[in-house]
Amino acid sequence: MVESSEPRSRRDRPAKPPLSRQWIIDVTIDIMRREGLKKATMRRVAAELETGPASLYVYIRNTAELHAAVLDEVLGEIQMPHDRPWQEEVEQLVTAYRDVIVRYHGLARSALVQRPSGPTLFAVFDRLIELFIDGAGISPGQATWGADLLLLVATANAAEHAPHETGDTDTGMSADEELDALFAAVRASTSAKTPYLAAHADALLAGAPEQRWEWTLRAQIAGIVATPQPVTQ
Amino acid sequence: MVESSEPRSRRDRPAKPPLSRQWIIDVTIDIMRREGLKKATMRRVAAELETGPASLYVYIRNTAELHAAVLDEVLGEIQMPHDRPWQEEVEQLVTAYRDVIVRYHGLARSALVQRPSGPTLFAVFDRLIELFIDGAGISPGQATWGADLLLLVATANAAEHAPHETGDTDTGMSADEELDALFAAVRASTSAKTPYLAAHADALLAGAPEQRWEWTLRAQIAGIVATPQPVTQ
DNA sequence: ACCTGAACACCGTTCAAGT
DNA sequence: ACCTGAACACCGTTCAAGT
Repeated sequence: MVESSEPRSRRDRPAKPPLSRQWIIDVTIDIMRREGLKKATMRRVAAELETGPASLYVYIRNTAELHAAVLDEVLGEIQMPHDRPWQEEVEQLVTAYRDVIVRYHGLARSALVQRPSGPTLFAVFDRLIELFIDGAGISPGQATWGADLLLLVATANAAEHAPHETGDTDTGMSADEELDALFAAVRASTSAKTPYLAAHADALLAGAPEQRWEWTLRAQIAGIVATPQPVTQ
Repeated sequence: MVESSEPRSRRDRPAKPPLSRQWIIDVTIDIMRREGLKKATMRRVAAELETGPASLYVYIRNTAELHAAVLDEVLGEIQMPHDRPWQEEVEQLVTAYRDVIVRYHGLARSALVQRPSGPTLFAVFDRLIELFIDGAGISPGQATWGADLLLLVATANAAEHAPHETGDTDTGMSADEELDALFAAVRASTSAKTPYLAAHADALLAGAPEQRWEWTLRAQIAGIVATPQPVTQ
């Protein structure tokens, strides 16, 4: 653990920074937190470190690797739950995972493309498998595939809910406005061509986001526990 | 002077192309098919249309909208299954959806960020709701949320399986090589810190991709059917 | 009214050259 | 040996100006 002497104004550092892998990651997270993933570019990070972009390539292979490193670092914020019934622990752990990714807008995109594989992710993964095997009493096959599926769903959900930064700030369309747009599109869809969608648009758009996430999690767990793996030949 | 017969491949169009929204979309799909989503940029599309990039903005608001339009266009390839038991139809439809997105590498990323909402997607959505309500006999709430969840999982799965084009061609790391890397990472993870993962690495990595997808689909359907919605207050 | 050349403000990555 | 200035090859988007 590093003794965190917070640089409170970030300008009170006259000497040039160490320029290590960790320092690069920290600066990247800082930019992301303040201005979004979109601004956390190689060039921007290099500028913040008062050097040229080429220097970063001594420590980081490319942008994808930088984002992956940032993701695992940030996953460290997850609080592991304890002493709860196994279902509750699974739900809390996966929700915590999702929330971290949502918090760092846009990181979800990286997570879906370049699978996170750092130590923190592995710890969460391990705990989920444990809960499934010892708590739910399902087979290692179901438990491991289930844990994987749960993290995939959490990441995808986070990607949907993250504000999409297209321009300097928003798309000019907030997540809420976009929901309204979807609402309108669903309603406008000709009843003749999509009768079920038209008839049940209310049902589709009902419920608070938390209720919906709760249901999603429960459906995942129920499905994972109830579905045996195909027989391998 | 010899009358130079133009190379017939795509140069046999002496008049300038119409330059409509549809034409832009078609050219974009063509580039994507040949060189990947990464190459299907505004500038590149404009160049292919022998005009400046500014001209595209008369018909398309921005890059995100272009990709969304392309996605819905491409979704037209989906074959709707018929006259099968409802579970089978759900599985085939969702698999077809996923396969289309996988086929256009990288499109999955757009799909997760900017929710596809074209007529084709709505048609698939409608059919899924129908199958759930009339086939499975579940509530409209479960049916609509379930259909939404299924498409989310399919999109996320496609995003994972799509080759990530980081450079001109590959990342220098194919999907297979990456799986090997993950395998190695899982194995290398200290048994002391992640004992369950270490003990069940084989189970995690077992099974052919199709078997795994099959299991994922069945787990989704089982969970959706078995999980009632929370009571709305 | 419709279209677009040219400019603005950026990117990632490489490599020859410096210390 | 380690680092980086400068270059290469691109981006998305805007807007004043042309037809």
